[in-house]
Amino acid sequence: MLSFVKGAIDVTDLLTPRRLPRQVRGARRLARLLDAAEAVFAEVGYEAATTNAIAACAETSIGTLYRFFPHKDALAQALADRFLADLRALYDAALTPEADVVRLPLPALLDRIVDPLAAFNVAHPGFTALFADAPVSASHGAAVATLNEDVVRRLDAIFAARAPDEDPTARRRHARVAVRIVKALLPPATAPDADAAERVAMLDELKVALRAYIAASVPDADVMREH
Amino acid sequence: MLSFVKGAIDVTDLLTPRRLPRQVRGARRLARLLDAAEAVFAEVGYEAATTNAIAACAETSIGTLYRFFPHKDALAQALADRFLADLRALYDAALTPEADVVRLPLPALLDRIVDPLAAFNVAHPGFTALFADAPVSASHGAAVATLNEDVVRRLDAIFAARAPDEDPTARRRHARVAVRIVKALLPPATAPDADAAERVAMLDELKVALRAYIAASVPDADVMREH
Amino acid sequence: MLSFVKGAIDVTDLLTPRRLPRQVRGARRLARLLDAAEAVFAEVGYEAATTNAIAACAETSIGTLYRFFPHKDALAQALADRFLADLRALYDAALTPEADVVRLPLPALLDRIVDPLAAFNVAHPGFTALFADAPVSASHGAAVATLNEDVVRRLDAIFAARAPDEDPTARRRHARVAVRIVKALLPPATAPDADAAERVAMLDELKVALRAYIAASVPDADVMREH
Amino acid sequence: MLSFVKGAIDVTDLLTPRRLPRQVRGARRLARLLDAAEAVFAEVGYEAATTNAIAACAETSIGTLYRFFPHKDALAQALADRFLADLRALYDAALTPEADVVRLPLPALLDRIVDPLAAFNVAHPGFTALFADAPVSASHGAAVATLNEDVVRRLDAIFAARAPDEDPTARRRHARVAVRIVKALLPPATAPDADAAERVAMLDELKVALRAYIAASVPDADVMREH
DNA sequence: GATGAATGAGGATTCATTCAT
DNA sequence: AATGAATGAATCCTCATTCAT
Repeated sequence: MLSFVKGAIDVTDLLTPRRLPRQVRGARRLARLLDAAEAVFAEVGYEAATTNAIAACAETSIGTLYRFFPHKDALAQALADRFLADLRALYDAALTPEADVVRLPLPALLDRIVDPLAAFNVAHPGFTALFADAPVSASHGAAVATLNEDVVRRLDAIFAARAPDEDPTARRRHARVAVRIVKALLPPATAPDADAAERVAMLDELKVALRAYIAASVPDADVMREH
Repeated sequence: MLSFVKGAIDVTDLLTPRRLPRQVRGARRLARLLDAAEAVFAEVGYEAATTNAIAACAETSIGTLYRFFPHKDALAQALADRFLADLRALYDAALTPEADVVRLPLPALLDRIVDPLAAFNVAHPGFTALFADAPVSASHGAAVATLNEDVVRRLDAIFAARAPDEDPTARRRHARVAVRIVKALLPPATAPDADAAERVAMLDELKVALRAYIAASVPDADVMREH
Repeated sequence: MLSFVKGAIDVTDLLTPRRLPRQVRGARRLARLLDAAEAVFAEVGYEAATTNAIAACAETSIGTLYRFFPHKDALAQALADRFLADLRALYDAALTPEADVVRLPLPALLDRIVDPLAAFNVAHPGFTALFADAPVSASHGAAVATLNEDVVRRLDAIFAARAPDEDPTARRRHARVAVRIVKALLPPATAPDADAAERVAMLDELKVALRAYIAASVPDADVMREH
Repeated sequence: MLSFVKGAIDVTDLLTPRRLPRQVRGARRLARLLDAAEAVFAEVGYEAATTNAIAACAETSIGTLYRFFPHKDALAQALADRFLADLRALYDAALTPEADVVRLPLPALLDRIVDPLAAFNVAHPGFTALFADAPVSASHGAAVATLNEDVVRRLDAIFAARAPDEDPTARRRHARVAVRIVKALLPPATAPDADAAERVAMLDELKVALRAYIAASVPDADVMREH
């Protein structure tokens, strides 16, 4: 990027060749395909999305799509995996040890959980198709199930930290229910076609509902306390 | 079926005339088709259900199916309408004036709302496909939307009766959120393949979540009071 | 069906309705599809034959093809079955009890076996694709294997009748080898694009080879005798 | 491979220079590709073999494959040519002038013809795909035809030597028929998945059939005599 | 020369819908 | 009015072949 000598050969020319190295190009294509899948899933949902449409959206050929993914489900799976990784990174940043998930007042905790998720969903409208709208018994269920399970597990872990005496079965159920509530209320709180005010209001409702449910279902009021 | 006297008139002939009047026969067929659609939707979901499968399940021809419904979506619509009517009847019985929806303690009110719905869903597993699992942006969205809107409207009316001073917009939103929570938690509370204990537990969670949300979101604590 | 009064409706109108009854029409279509498959297989072989080409050749839609056959292999299977049935009928006529398969001189017996087969293959050029040219390990192997096995079984039975003392394993092998020889030499003896003289000559060679092999391999010269 | 003295020049470096001369490397690649084609054809047959699979099996790129062969058929052609050359060498060894093809008793002659072929086929399972199993009307027919024709020509020459008075047309036909018989019976006599005893038995049947046919078809009993 | 990513025509199969009977 | 055979557009996916690097 820098050339110290006037008239010298541009170093960047050497460092970033005209054509990106293969691996990079491959990764780009893969990313473009996933982006395209995201976009098409967001627009028409998983079932109605066609591999040809996704390839076209990625400005590639179906042949290329099928070099990266053996079939449509694998594409959903890969996308779900990417979502998962992105979310993980997001939460690793939001729920740092310093944030002290255990002692954080519940509203603050929920802000830290819900806000990144909502922001993510706004940035990735296709997330809804694989997370919130996904029929449980779909053919691409595996991809979806994994995504769902991971989110449940995370929440379960937080619950466990805050209310260590709760029965694990019940706690797991509470986590599942909480995630279902999130899944149910996230779409209207992030819908690309809704107006901003409504989205904000719905996000608030989501938090209210979540907080109310958690406060009501987890008996250990002290640990799950408001503050 | 039996005739004791030679040459006697077949009694069944009188009871079940060979040819039902047209309208009745038509209604029967229609009901059978809707039943079939229900069964098939329950088994594989709306998208994967084929009109041929539905016709076969109804022991009719696709031709007949298409005489009653111009296309698949119309079938979903009609089924949704039937669900709606059935639910209306159910709630007309559960929420009688005597029951006094306005003054009933919230938990009792929710029992009266949720229990019939859960029972209905257990009796009609296909209900889930059109109510809870229905992707918003599906091609049959109209059918689903209507069903959804009606349920929201009903709940909104109840809210209005109990908290007449609330802002209508907010109230409407609360109703929508409440319905979303129900949709999210009804499937696990009524899943045909889950064991009974889990279903009971989930139904309880549904009520807890709903009660908690309503209590938290509707400010007028006196009207939305517990008892 | 009959009208006893002059000037009555044309009887043939009643007997051969403008539109054939459904079953007949269905059978026709099926036959047309099989004919088409035969023609296309004859032209390009099983692998290269496309279901669309077959449907087009049958002057139907692929949809119709797939109503009759769940997949391409099933089409081959059905065609093989038809070949088998036709051959059976042919041989039931050629190898009557009066013909006395057991005591017939070998050349005469082979005439009775080979000639109908050759005539059949000339009439059905597609037969070659499923019988003689069929790779053993093909996906449609089942269809082919059945056809092949049946022919082997038949020949084995004849051998058994003529040489009852021969070791069954060896006899079976002889039958298999004989069938392989037939399969190898039938195509040039029936090739639609060869001239008649050459075909006659090849048919003769087929018989010579077959007779020579049988005479040489089956030890019981008296039973497998020339005359 | 071994260097006895520390710091000594690696001898292998001298024997197998880092970079083989171009031609040699090219020949290696070509041979590897043909080997791969052989292996893949043997496993799945010509039609089902994919060029990518062959390239992968050869541990090269398809690009390289297509540098050597303009299309799949050319690969088959080249492989057939190599088979031909190998067979030629084999027969040049088996049918030396000293062996006196003309005066050799027929059984011995056939041993000299069939045994090398069978051994070759055992060593090269892919040979079957291009020789015996090859449908006549395949797209790669040219390759196959050549291979076939050459074998016929050879046999024809032997026949000509032994029965010089026979009509050339008839003789040629006899050679063709004999080759067809071999093609028909070679696979079961060399099948990699059959047990050894059965293979031996089938090889014997092949010889029996061949001897019987030749003895029966060639009139000049004296020259085509058994011994 | 070698590589392998990219291409896209083409093939098997499904299913909503029509329409002759 | 009922039937169900027929239709064919649309879908997923494969694989021979090309070409930029």
